[in-house]
Amino acid sequence: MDAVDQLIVHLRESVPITSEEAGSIRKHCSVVELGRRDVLLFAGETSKHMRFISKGCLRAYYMDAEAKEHVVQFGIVGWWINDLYSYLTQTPAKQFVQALEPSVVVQLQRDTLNQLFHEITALERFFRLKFEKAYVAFQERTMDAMSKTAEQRYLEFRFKYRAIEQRVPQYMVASYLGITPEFLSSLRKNIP
Amino acid sequence: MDAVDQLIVHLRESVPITSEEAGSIRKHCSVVELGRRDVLLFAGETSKHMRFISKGCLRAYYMDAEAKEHVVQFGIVGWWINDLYSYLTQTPAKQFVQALEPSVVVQLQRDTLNQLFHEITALERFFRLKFEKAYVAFQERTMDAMSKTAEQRYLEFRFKYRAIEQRVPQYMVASYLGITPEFLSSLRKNIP
DNA sequence: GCTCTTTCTTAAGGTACCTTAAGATTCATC
DNA sequence: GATGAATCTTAAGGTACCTTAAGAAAGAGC
Repeated sequence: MDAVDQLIVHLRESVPITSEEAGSIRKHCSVVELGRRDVLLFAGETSKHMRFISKGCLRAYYMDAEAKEHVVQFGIVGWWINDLYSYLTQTPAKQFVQALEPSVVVQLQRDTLNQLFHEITALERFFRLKFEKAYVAFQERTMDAMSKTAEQRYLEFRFKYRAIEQRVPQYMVASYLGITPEFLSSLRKNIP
Repeated sequence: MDAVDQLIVHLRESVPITSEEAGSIRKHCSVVELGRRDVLLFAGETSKHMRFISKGCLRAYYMDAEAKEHVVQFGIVGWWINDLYSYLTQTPAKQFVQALEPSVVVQLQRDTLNQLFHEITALERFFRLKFEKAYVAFQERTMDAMSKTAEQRYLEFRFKYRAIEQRVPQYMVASYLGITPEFLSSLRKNIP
């Protein structure tokens, strides 16, 4: 099964797609292979694609005014990754999208995707559902960041994203959680 | 212009709606009037409606394990307000939705809305776009909560939501920003 | 398997923000 | 316009998390 097949299977987990429609989608996909630490989207560029991960592991991160990196999102096979703000508003990205290991990404160009929404209603439904879930997940994360301690957030991260915790450096996990690597290290010492 | 007309106008700002479609939407709307401090959705209930504010001011908030309130969202005329997690997953709400002043809300029932999506493609598009924007706004808020100081966040809140800051109690603004009212008070002292 | 780089840990001193508690002010309702 | 309730301020002491710096461990590339 190639990368695009994986995407079609992924879509079909949420919405029905006929094989004709699948063919039409397939035509508009491009596949990108990335090496460890390769950057797929640079801050300053405008994001022109939706990006589906078919192999590997990537992160989206931004640099703040003091040149510190903040991880916004990790992604592994079956996830989407992007600077959505840039993609949706067509303004320069604030985030970088970078492969953390050799990876394969399927890209759907924005204009063609918006056209496909008119042809394939199910596809538009897929993205509505996707954004609903993404919104809800982010809301939970924001609330957690405000009302829970770093230790609680770390434990929940470990529970929820065990697969990810095991393949990315700890200082990136710390960054995702909004704490320093030193503090994460000291938290870990006090946890079974 | 009545409350439902306002909703139709609001939809038409993003997507085209024929007058037939408008009639069909109108049929499925219900209008709720609320007094100051009335609660529209209680934590524990399952949210069955999308809710559009046509007058007044509301907030969504939850109570954490220590019975502290955390404001998730404010809303004024032209905004939507809900516990979206509950609405989307049909599980008991963690949030309360409460009027902060006498308010009018238009409600669209979930099942009928999902049926309308099949009849009126533009309506589904409207909600895809809405969730995209909501997602992006929440992402920004999460990032801000992690990389900015309370003072920066307060200044940005004041700039972005001046209309809201002026009509809700300061302790709710503090809660929204993730700080105590006492600390907000001391921040304000040091700001022009 | 060696070497250089990346990542992780430890520890001491510092700061942003919290907690508690009391008094001052504004607001809703009669 | 009086009165009680809601909201805001002030201040002192406390804590979660940060900064800096250095050494230890693990990993990548040859």
